[in-house]
Amino acid sequence: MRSSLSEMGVALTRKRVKALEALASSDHHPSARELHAEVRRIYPSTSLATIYNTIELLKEAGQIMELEFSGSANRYDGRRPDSHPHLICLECRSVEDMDIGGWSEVSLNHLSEATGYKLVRQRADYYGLCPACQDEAEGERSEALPTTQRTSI
Amino acid sequence: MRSSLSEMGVALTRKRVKALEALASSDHHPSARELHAEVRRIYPSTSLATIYNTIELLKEAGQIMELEFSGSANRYDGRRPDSHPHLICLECRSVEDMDIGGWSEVSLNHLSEATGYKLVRQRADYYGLCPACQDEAEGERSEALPTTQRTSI
DNA sequence: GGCGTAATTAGAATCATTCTAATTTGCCGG
DNA sequence: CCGGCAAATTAGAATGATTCTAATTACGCC
Repeated sequence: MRSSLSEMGVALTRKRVKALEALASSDHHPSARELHAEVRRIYPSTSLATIYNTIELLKEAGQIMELEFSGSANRYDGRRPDSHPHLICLECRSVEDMDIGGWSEVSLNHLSEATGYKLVRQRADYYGLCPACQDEAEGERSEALPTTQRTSI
Repeated sequence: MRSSLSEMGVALTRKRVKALEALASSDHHPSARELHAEVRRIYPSTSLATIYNTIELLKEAGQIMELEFSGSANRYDGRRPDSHPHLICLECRSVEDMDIGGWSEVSLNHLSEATGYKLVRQRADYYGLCPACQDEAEGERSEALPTTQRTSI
């Protein structure tokens, strides 16, 4: 990440470096707000705008993958910037990498030919309940039968 | 769509019906704002809240697919509520269905087993330039060599 | 024809993200 | 060291989609 930012001619300031570290060290797919909180622990004067600015630079450099959500904050994957599928829990909003073969660039090239689009990125997400939230739902059900459906997001 | 809303016990008011028609008749994956404009052509007093309300009901009924975007409005597919991949142009924001085999429920079930999640929905999107926007880029390039990169969204 | 519930409305509230204009920082040549 | 310049950063305002709220309206049923 650092080298690609350097190559773009942007300065590697302390706050930016800290943001990169936060991105690279989390397997949790943090949001901008979470990154902000993390950087603030060391540099309390950091503004959210700096976080978004850094994210923007990293996106341009192709160093992070942005997972867009309309109802909640976007999440960022700084460990594997390539297109790969994610598991998203509808209950607790956790985001996990899904490791599975065959998600290669081959299909992008193949599909570009087949569709006439010049494809550059793909997104594949699977939505459901993570194991922990399934357990919780189980527990609740035996405690007291709920009469209303839980709203899904 | 109508029958599933009826079965939910909600009234099929004229405005709702018009919204359903707009959804079902467009292959363009309209946004809430576009649906609003469409319904307003017939019932000018319609409020945006009614559109969102109808969309919410249809989502609950599993009759439409919502395509979330964080930077711009969500788009809705009322013709094929099942999970299927889309082609999304980064330039003109067009959204097209991609018809390709093998996007069955089989993989959802299979992946549920493999991951421990209880998967209910999948999303697969391919981002790039649609043929029309490629042509435009081509034209611009020959008119005057651009020195700046086009910003991608 | 009147009642009660559901639908609708306009506008306010929310929240993530982007923009703006002003300030600060870091650096480089003198 | 010192100015000066460009880039980085800041706080807060602006934006825009979506959701909420409280009040009004319409509908179906007796």
